[in-house]
Amino acid sequence: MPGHLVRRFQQVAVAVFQAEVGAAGSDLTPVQFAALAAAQSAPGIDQKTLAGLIAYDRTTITGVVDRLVYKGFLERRASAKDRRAHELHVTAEGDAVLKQIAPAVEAAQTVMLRGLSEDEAGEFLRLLKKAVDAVNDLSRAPMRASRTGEDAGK
Amino acid sequence: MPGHLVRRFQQVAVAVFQAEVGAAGSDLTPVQFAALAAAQSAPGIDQKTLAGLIAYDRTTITGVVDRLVYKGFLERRASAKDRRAHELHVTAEGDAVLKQIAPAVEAAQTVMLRGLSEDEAGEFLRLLKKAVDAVNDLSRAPMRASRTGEDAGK
DNA sequence: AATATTTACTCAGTATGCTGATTATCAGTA
DNA sequence: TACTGATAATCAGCATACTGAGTAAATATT
Repeated sequence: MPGHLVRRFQQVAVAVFQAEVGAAGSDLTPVQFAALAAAQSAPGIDQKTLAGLIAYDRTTITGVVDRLVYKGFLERRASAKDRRAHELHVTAEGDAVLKQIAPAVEAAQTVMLRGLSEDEAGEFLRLLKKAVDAVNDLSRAPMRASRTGEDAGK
Repeated sequence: MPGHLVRRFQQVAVAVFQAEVGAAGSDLTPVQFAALAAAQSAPGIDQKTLAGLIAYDRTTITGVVDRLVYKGFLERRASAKDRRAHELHVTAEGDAVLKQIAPAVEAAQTVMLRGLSEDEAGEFLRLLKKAVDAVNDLSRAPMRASRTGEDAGK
């Protein structure tokens, strides 16, 4: 029942994240946090590349970005190079909220692994990463280091 | 980033399940499969207890049962003992589909762990179970062995 | 240059998951 | 018996995730 256990752990991980971040005064979801943090580390990134960085489906990211824009944490600008694409830029408010909740995000990761010793947690994360790497291409939204497409498999 | 990795693994696990089960001729989702299998092992179970067995939220299960009933795999009957509750019974079609996709469900679990050796997979599942057990009560839908409520913590 | 293909994004529809409110029923008590 | 609180299920609303289709713009081909 690995599938069931993983689903269960993911369920708890989301709840813990919301609790910790909520206590820090924000209602950012785990997915919104991941998207905002990724956009911060790559200013001007387009949605497709952002999706690849954090393994979102392309259709999911539209809604996530919508909500981050609505909350005032992210800006969509038309790209000069490619008028199909949107450049994403984190606003000052976005920077502020990321800074504000950083300790809560750290705390959440500690809480969700509280059943494991430090050694066990390290081994668990190592195996989890190895397992994920081996099946990365089996979902519609694989992880892509930075660029998508032709150079991804080279 | 344990949260991110777990989310990613869960994402792949669902995709692999759908692919394997789809190839076996069914469109049952992982959640629907879990609910149907649990109902089969406990005929006449009510929705609340079923939710506890597989750690679903009580509001989620309403929709899942709706869809299983619509597909003809599950029956809702009014309980004689408690007219608020519904007894769930797997139909003959439900039994048949569970039997039909059993090999595919097994196969999915092998595929999603293909990056790990047998020893690593065992250790991974051991740590995953341990981690989940330690945080079971941190989500709105904790796992409950069988009955809910007063005797759960005794 | 005109056409065909690919690509970035959006939208419609469906299935989880959650929060919070409501309804009907049960159980305990005045 | 009437009332109070607890409980099983449902419903409304929101946020992921997916499938598949559509749109506009870029790129490749003829």
